[in-house]
Amino acid sequence: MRYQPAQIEPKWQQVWDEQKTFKTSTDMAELKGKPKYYVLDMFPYPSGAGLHVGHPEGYTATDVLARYKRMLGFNVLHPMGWDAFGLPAERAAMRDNIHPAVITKTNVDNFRRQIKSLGFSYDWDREVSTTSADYYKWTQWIFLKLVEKDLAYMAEVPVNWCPALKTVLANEEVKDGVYVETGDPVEKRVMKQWMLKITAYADRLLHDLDDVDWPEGVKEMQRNWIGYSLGAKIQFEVENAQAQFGVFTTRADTLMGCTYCCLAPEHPLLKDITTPQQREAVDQYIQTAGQKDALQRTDLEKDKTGVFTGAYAIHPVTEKKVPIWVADYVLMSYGEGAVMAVPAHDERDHAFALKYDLPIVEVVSGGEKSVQEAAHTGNGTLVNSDFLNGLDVSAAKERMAAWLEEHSRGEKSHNYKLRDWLFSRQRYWGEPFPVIHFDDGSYETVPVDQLPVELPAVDEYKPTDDGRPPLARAGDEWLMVELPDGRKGMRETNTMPQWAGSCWYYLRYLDPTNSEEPWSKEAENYWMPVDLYVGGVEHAVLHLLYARFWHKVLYDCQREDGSRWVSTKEPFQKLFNQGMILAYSYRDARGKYYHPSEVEEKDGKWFVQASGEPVETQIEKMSKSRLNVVSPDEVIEQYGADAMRLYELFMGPLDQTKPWQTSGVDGVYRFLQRVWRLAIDEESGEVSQRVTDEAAASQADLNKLFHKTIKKVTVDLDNMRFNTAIAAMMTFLNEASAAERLPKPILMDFIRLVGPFAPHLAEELWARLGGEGLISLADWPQHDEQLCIDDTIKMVLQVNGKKRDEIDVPRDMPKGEIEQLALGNERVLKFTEGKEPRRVIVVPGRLVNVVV
RNA sequence: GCCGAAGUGGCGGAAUUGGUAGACGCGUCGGAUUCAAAAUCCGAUUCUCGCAAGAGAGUGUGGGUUCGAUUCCCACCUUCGGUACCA
Repeated sequence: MRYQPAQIEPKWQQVWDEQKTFKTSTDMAELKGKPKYYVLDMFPYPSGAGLHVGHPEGYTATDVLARYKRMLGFNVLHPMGWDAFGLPAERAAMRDNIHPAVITKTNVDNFRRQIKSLGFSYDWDREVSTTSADYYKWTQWIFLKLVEKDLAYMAEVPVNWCPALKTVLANEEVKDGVYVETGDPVEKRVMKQWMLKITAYADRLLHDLDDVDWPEGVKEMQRNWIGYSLGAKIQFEVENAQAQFGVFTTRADTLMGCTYCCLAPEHPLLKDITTPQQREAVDQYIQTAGQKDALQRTDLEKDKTGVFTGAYAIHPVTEKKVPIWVADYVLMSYGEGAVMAVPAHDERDHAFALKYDLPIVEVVSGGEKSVQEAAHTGNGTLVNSDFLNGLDVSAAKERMAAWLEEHSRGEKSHNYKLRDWLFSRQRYWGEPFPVIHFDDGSYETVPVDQLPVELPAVDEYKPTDDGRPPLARAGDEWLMVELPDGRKGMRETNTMPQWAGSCWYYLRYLDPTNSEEPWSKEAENYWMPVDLYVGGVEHAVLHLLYARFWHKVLYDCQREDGSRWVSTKEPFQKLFNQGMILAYSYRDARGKYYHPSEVEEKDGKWFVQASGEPVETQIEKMSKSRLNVVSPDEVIEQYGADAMRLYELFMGPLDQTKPWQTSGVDGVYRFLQRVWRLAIDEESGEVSQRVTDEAAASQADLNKLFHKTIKKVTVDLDNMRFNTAIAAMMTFLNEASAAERLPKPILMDFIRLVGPFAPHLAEELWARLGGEGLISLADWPQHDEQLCIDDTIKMVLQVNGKKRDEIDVPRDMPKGEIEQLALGNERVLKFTEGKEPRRVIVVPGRLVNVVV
């Protein structure tokens, strides 16, 4: 009987399902006493397209680790769920007028089927979906906590409005003036929206990054996004007016070089200080600047514009007049919305000064060019600066800050780039806000005991004709609320962004069916933090920053008994980003793509089979339009789930971007077949003749190699080096299948090593060989260190750093003897040509280098 | 521009407290088995020169440190990701 994954895989999946093999106990008493391991995948958005082979890469890695840790005796928490609110389902709903819940259910069912077909050891009893009312009840509950702590507020704010989607977007969702997901342009609008005060946590979000084991790049991205900078806030008086404004600067040392000031177009002071002569020009400038969308502002980056307000500021030190301009290179959203311009030492101010012929005064010497030509932003010695002259930049910063504080004209200060999180969306398929609005503009939150506020039925899923969000289509029965005290209000018609549900799902997995509270204290205490979190790097800022923020808020919130809602400062102790999986695509000269099955290779070049036309091949992101998407379904059909799992990990290091090559699956498939044949006689279907009942030690060489293999696989798994772990098992298999006799104990332990990687095959062989119980619940083999040490070592002999020979020497041979052996070596003598060695270097266990 | 990651055979990739470059796999070539094929098994496979033994070159480029560099240092090139008037 041959290796037939199509038969054994569904069989074992059914066994695991029926026996609930991977169910994690909910009994705290039972859990205690064993160490825990919480290994989490970023849960997917269940799209209509189903999985492609990129999805299971991370899932396979976490599954191998979950199975490995279980075999090592850990209580393992390994759940899966659905981030199921969101745009694609809503769009489909709009188009076909089907409830998005119906579309979502179909997609989730398909995703679950695909994920299950890979034999992952999830505890399906803990499956959650952000769209179920049982779940979003608690999302709303957390929102109430945010309101309670004054971290959620409504404000008239300039928002990113996306006309194509008819909704607002968060800063994090917009790049270069377009929505990052769809590329639709975004424009500025002022709207009254819910905001979350993430800026109140900027400091902790920044500093606690030091305590987590995350890729340095991701930490850096978050640091950059939070954007801390240290500097000073300086007050400027306006001449002939009872007005003043502050500026933030990181270069207080250059204050004496300030030759003008600039306010952002949105700065409130403009209407008070602009002189009548300049009024018209300024008003017009403000209006034009307001109309520019983000894209235009980006495009016009280089070309700075501005208008003189006619007003002058009094320089806080020299008390000389400096003109006040308005310019849209100054952002209202950062710092004070105003800058002191020092053209000699700031590139932007320099460009602006050149354009409008404003004076440029050098105050830091040491630039390569004259400051009239280019700004000198580097270090140097202060000049033209009164009491700062002669100091270097950092000393001058200190001195100036001290002077400003003494004279009450400024103080040390810091700023964050991070802005509050815009939390409203004008969509249907999201969590409703538990909020009731009244005619007078006030609002109240819905009491906890009335949660969840469920999504109402609506006739259509698009905005109303007068531009209100889809929830405004719900009837008065849902919209209008009468409170016990007789007041009448109207429900909020915005919904929360998709990020809301994913901000805390890792906590719901701990206790997914709890109807009294979002999670129990005991479960949280036992399982948190997440020990390993695996997902794509695309969430480096958005999801991971938002989730950390909510987690910290929950850390600050108390239960009735005074304990914290979560016990850890950070949710995800270790983060790992799997690399993207790319695929080959084939395109002709006209740019038309061809499916891999339509092309053929000849002498390293590719041609369309039908026409013989040449095509270019390139490695690109998988996408429908490039016809290069590989579905796990087709791979499993052809090779089985075990081969699919193995190839996902054998391709290369998990964190690396790498191309999918279906031909590469052949290699791992052959490996699995050979493992099968190692144990099973294909003719009879019985256990192979060569498998003997003798002790492992009776085949000494093979046993030694096997113990080295155990060690290698174990160390590699601990370091998430799956590809080299698989290579080590292949190496062992090559030796084992060449051996005439294979002691059964070795074979049984080898199958345990294979288990986490190819669990179906391993269960089947384990059962056929008479293993006890399921291999999924068996112990991990231990290596014997003694057997991993060789008695003789291969030593390389070099002459002048070049390898000339290698010899076998006993492991404990003294250095001197090795040296003698090397110097007497025939090949060494040939290359030393009779010359006296100048130096001989002996590296024990490695090599001897003879220098002449 | 700034920040981060990475450049190794025909291909995916191994090897880093500085010590045999190319593990393992794909592909290719040769052989066995077969009436034939598939499958399977065995062998070869960095490049150049050579019948061979062997020699030389070689980890993006150019320098440097060292007995010895894929690994450390300096400069540069390329690719990918992030970010972009943040004062």
